[in-house]
Amino acid sequence: MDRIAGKAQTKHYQKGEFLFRSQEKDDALYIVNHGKVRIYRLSDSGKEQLVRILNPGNFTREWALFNPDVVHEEYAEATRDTSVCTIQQHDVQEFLKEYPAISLKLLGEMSQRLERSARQTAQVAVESVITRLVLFLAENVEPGMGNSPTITLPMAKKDIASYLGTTPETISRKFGELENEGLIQQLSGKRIKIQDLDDLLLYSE
Amino acid sequence: MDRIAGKAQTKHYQKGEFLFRSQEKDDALYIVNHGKVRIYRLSDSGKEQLVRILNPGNFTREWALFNPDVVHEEYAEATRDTSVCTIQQHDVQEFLKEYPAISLKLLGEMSQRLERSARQTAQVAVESVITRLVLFLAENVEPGMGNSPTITLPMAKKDIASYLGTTPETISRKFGELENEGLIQQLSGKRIKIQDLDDLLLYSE
DNA sequence: GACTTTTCTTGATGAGAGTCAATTTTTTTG
DNA sequence: CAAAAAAATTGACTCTCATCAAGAAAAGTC
Repeated sequence: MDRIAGKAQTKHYQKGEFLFRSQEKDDALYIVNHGKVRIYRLSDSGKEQLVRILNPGNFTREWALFNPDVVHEEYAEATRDTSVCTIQQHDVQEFLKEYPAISLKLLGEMSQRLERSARQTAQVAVESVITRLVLFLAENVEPGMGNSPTITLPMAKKDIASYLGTTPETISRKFGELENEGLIQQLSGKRIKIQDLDDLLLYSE
Repeated sequence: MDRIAGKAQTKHYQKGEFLFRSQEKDDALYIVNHGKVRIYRLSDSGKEQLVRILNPGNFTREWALFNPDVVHEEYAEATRDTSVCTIQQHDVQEFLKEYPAISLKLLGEMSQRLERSARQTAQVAVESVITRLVLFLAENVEPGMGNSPTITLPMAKKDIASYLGTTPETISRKFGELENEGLIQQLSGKRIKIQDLDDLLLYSE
């Protein structure tokens, strides 16, 4: 750990700054220390799709580690003041060779991410927006909260829209629809009360 | 290699048989020897989304290696007579610990897959069907074939539809549209002639 | 080669969701 | 706390694409 820390470099970003942009070649691994980072992609037509949100402890750019020469199409933007550690590709490789256990951990993390990503693709591809939204809400219920939990949205609604592959207007309408149906209540400040989780999950026309 | 082969077990499947289905718990890694396997997911509403197609040399179920207790939601169906090697989770772990280089290879492969999957999600989320189809065709051009290549579709059109998150009817129409625009020609037996790759890529309204 | 089965195509119709525009509400900032 | 900026909501309209149905073509089988 100490040795890794020795190679790591800490960087700070203010809200709105980019850790990196598509095209930029830079083969370091980024690990978030404090703050919050949005990872998104831009389509040809300029629309963005949120890939994920990095919280403290999360990392990204593992792609750069193993395929350093291919340019990568993601943008990483700090959504508040953020500090990250970066470790150069070369150094990471060294550590992985030296401590194989790290590779196993990393493989586990990556296989989880792959699973999530595949599920996300399948949902966007075949489910309606209301279904995706319901599933999104259900995923964000902290386990063990009973059947009528209150959750806090992990991101702004416009980001939920982007994550789910739709628009803020549509998300707004779908939240309204769920509320009209008596399935949820929108409390103040990103808090949502779910009346009955089972009912909610059943509501997918 | 010999030692790995010693632990591996070969299985044969006929066309239409399943290597595994969602829910089934079985923590082996599958490597395709001969044949072709469709990996897909099923939505609640019963629609399927093609995740990928396995050709000889490809593997799947790496998820099972690192998260053996979580059930996985994919179906794997042999689309022709197929033989695969399976290696038990436990054995793979052993090899990885013993030969760290394998982990690095595996990480490289997984990071590529993750990249593809993220791109796939972004496309399905924000691009129109015609754009997705164009990108799909462009991806299937073998490199170094000039600007007016002929390609062979790697799967049936209905599978392309499923892969791109749309329906066979729509795919059929979009192929028709591209042909009317003079951008491609549909030859017999899954062969497509692209008139001008650059023009094709520009055609995304 | 004839028959069966699957895949592909084409048409008509409708619904879900995107777009544009105007307000309102919430959050941020000095 | 007031002003500014960003996010969320609502309405009207449009359009892409899914659905259902039916027939044509291609692939697989005996």
